[in-house]
Amino acid sequence: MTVTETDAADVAAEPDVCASVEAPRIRPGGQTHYTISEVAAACGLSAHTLRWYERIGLMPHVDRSHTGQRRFTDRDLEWLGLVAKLRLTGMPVADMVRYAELVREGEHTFPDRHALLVATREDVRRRIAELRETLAVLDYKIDMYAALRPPENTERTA
Amino acid sequence: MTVTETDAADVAAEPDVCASVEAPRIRPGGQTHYTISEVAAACGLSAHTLRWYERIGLMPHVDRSHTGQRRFTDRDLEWLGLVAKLRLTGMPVADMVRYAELVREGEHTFPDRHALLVATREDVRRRIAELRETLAVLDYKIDMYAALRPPENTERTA
DNA sequence: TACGGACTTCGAGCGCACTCCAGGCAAGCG
DNA sequence: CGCTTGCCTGGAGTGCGCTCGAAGTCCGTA
Repeated sequence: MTVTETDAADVAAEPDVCASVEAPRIRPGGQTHYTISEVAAACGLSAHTLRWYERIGLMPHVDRSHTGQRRFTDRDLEWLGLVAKLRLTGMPVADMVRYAELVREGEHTFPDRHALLVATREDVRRRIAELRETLAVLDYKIDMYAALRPPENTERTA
Repeated sequence: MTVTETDAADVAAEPDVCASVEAPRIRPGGQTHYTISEVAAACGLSAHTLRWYERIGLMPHVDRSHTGQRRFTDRDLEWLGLVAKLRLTGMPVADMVRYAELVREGEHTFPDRHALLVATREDVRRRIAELRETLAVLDYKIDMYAALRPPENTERTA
């Protein structure tokens, strides 16, 4: 139980899982801090959005150079990878901020985080099921239109 | 080729496919027109939203009672079923309006409609793939949190 | 005939997730 | 030294998809 809050954050950021998801380590040469524009290019978000994410508490605290410029770490990139994934599931930004708060609060929020992730997973599963239904409808309609217009297909296949 | 524009719209609305998707025929007694609040209750949209859909051209023209009140048909319900499905794939309303316009323009837009549906299907497939990736990440993280907190699981399973 | 409730139109307002702008600072270069 | 480039901040603006309100009409029941 010598785990500090920082360690807890480490665990939550999960270097390994995110490493397999979003490529960190933009600079292979041991350099592990990046400017905002490098990060923007790497993760597909605008610099504006990255600053905004920090302002609303979605970034777990980015450190600065001696002149006040943001210096993102590999861990930040990993976190952004997770955020990007969750975003495109339709998860509201407010919910992700909530998760980020739990991470900042430390190790005692593990159960809450676990519960939040489980709920999110259920959401994702539901969405996948919905999309599959929609896919079935689209397939049906596409077949119908194809069947209605065979003249275009009259170029014989051999 | 005696198909009129109305017939083309029929084809586009596809009674059969939508019948299998969204239950039409709220009133089984041969009555096939519904007030706005009946439709709202049936499809989960608000009456406001239904009027707004009509205003922006997303509804294929709803007919009215002698006093000017909307009278939705089973075909309208079927169309709304499709719209609902497409909406929750993230398809922008503007794109669905485009599709509705193609339907109104008649039979000669069959190829365009076909193409639009095919493109949409690709979109849906991509989204499903994304969601599956996200699911994998969530599974991984959930397992991690579960492994980190075995004390809670110590209630032996037998 | 009076009343409550559901409907009509048009237009304004809202919440979300960015997106952009103005004004300013710091570093690098010819 | 001046110029350019990249970053900083705070706050205003944008686009989308609804959502609501006001003011009026119509319908059914007592």
